[in-house]
Amino acid sequence: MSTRASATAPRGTYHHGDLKAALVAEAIKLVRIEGPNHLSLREVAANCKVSPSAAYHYFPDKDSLVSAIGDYCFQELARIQEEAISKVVGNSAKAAKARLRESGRSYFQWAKKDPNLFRLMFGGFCSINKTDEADQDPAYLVLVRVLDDLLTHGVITKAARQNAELAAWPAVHGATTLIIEGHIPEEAYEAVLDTIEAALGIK
Amino acid sequence: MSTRASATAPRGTYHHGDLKAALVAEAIKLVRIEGPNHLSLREVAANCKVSPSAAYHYFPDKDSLVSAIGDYCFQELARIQEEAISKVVGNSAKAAKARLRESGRSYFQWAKKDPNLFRLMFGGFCSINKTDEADQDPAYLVLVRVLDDLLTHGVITKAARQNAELAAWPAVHGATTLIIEGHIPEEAYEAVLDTIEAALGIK
DNA sequence: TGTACATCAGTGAACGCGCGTTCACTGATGTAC
DNA sequence: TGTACATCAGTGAACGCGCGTTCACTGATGTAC
Repeated sequence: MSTRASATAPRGTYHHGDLKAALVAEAIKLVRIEGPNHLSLREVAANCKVSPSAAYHYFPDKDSLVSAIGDYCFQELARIQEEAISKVVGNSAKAAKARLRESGRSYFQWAKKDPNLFRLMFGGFCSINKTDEADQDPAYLVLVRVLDDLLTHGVITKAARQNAELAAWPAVHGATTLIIEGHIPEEAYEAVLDTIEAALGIK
Repeated sequence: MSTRASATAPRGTYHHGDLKAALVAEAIKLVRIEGPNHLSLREVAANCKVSPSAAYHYFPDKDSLVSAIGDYCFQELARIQEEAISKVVGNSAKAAKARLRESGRSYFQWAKKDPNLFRLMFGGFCSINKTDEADQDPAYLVLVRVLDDLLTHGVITKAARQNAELAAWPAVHGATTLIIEGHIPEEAYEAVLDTIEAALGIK
């Protein structure tokens, strides 16, 4: 019996293996449940069966752990969207249009599934990496590709392609936020996607 | 000299006068500066030259103080929008169109001026009053009026009026959030307003 | 194959702090007579 | 006009808590010879 006998499920080994990843995973789990405020480094460490100070081998402070959560979430959102889009196969105009729709739906579904992670991402909790122009939000790059695809298939005009990101992302993001925070009903989401298509001149 | 000599600017009277309003005002000031997290009831009370427990004569707990801030902000946003819209006078189609634009601009300007209040309003900090269908977000009612006005002047069709709120609010809200959180540049805002007009079929 | 040693991951106790909330209280106010 | 008293706004001390962070440390690991 170790000195940490109070731990409900002792780790077994002295070294953890991949504590950094475990800390991030636990932190995500806690944010998901309790919200971006109420995240406690001590609680994260405790859930990893590790002393609070152990975290400081991997993160200089709590904020950088939060940023790590944010980074992970942005990647995960992009992954989810990729997955949703890739399910719509086909090289047709119709398929391209469906992929736009699915990219919007998957954005909302991600947020609906884990509103607290969504709040962390966009609620001013983590400062985004402005390191490089190329170092873009990966979910944004997914959108760019979907829109390029629409142009390629002649679903939208060159002129509409111009500011297409600005027709899609804000509307999708805003509708998602407003629904999640209870300002508009979930049923309204498809209608918002309609307005995006209208803005892009898709009939 | 009172027993609260440590207070930098003693209140003078034992009774405050309108402590409830003062608490809300101080709380807003603190949120504005330090963000919706980091709001402390004790600090609010201290800034009002009052003991922490005094606040409990007006608010059952901290959360209800936060909700009071939220209520105030929603009203204030509506007031700001009213003001901006009323500056565009005239009973013409052109004026009606300009009022739509101004309602969008003033929404963003409000958020830009006080991003932390905006975050409090829409970041899941205060639960909104779902007491009644009629008890709507006042800023939303401003939008409804502006859109009705567009229909009256024949700027948009009856069909476009149908889901016009869903074409405007999510886009405006999303663009505002994304700019404030650093995901898209401020310069893009006018282009977003363009896409709303496009969605509504305004040329 | 066995040993000495450098490396470094994790410990645990302590720091100082500010928090929300409670409680029995007291000072000021205003009203009834 | 003056006094007794009910009302209630604000006090201040205390509660128990969990937090982020620091520090000198020790246990485990793996590598060089």
